[in-house]
Amino acid sequence: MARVGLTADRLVLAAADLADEVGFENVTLSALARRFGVKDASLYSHVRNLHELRTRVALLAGGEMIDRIATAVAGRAGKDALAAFADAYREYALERPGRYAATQIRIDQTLVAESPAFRRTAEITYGMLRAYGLDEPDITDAVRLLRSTFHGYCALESTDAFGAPRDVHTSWTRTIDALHVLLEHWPRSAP
Amino acid sequence: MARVGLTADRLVLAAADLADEVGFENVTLSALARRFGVKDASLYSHVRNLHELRTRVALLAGGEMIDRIATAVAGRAGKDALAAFADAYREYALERPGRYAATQIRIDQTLVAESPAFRRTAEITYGMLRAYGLDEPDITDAVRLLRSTFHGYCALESTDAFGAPRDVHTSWTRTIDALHVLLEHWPRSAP
DNA sequence: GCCTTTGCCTAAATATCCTAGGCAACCCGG
DNA sequence: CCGGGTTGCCTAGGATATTTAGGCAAAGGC
Repeated sequence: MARVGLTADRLVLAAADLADEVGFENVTLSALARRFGVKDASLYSHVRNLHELRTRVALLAGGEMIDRIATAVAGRAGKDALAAFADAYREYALERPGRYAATQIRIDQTLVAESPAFRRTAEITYGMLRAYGLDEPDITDAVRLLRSTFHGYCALESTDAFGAPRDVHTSWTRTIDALHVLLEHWPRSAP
Repeated sequence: MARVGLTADRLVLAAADLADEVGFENVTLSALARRFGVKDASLYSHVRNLHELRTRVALLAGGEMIDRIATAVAGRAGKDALAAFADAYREYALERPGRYAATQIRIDQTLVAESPAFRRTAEITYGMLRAYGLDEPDITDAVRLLRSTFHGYCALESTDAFGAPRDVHTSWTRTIDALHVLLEHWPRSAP
């Protein structure tokens, strides 16, 4: 019985690739085992269950995504930074649909808090908005708006939810322009 | 063998209720059959398969949602209309999480195009933005931004993705304020 | 009251998740 | 180099879910 050399990390990576190919919700332990040429049960030595596998894919994707975003934003500020952030975000979502879908699942908040990727995301986003002159609590509200818009746009675009003939990339560029204007005119909360 | 009186519509309604209780992804034909006290196979006379059931739940939810929004927006304009739209949207999403999750699945575009609910949604949204003085192609871009933000916010909120201690409802109100400002300062595309 | 329709059934094939227990390949100390 | 522990992958098997095929009986129209 030759050993294939499974490890948890290889499984998670393969699961992420599989997700990009067939959709995150179609990632099954059976399909993953098939891909490695082993039996389903063999995977349970490396991963507790399907839920843990999905969670780990989500954390992997979150890390990859913030790496790309950090690289894109590095050395920029203002609208440049905003556009770089947004484009890196959207490109990852469109390029790796299965991984991106993974980032949308509900994850145990303690796991999220422990994840360096999520802390880094927060730092980068807050830093970007501080450059727009925002402070608490406005900054948190603005972060939530940006996240919502980016996430919503990519989720809708990747499920073909935009019906109108207008080019989707153009709308995205205009959306970033609009968000930039918005951040400059942000209505401050009453002191 | 007493008949329970199943129909496709009753199944879809029950599936939607089930989704709100246990989550959309946990809606199974078995669970639905159990709820009616019949065997799984009996459902196949009314619904082709699980996929069709899910699609019909999505269309049901889309219709219910736009009804609420239409009622809320009726007779309002400007920021009033925007806030009414947004609040109706979010309240539906939070009140009926399973149904709302259903609206996020990928649906055959021909089905969507045929659905009166989606046409009505488009009419209401475009009407609301025309009141802000927007025209094509800006209006389509703005519609996409609004949809994205509403959808993204509710999707993130309903999966507990907002970690910061800041109150989620307050952020929502501020987000609407910000979007109102944005629509008033919308950067027109070059003619 | 018959007869068509159809609602719900049983039976069975396939797929997935997961547990329990076993053997053999690997890795290391002697 | 070899004996022993670790562990990678196995078989076997239970539980649940999707789906098809074919059958009986209840409802409803004539």
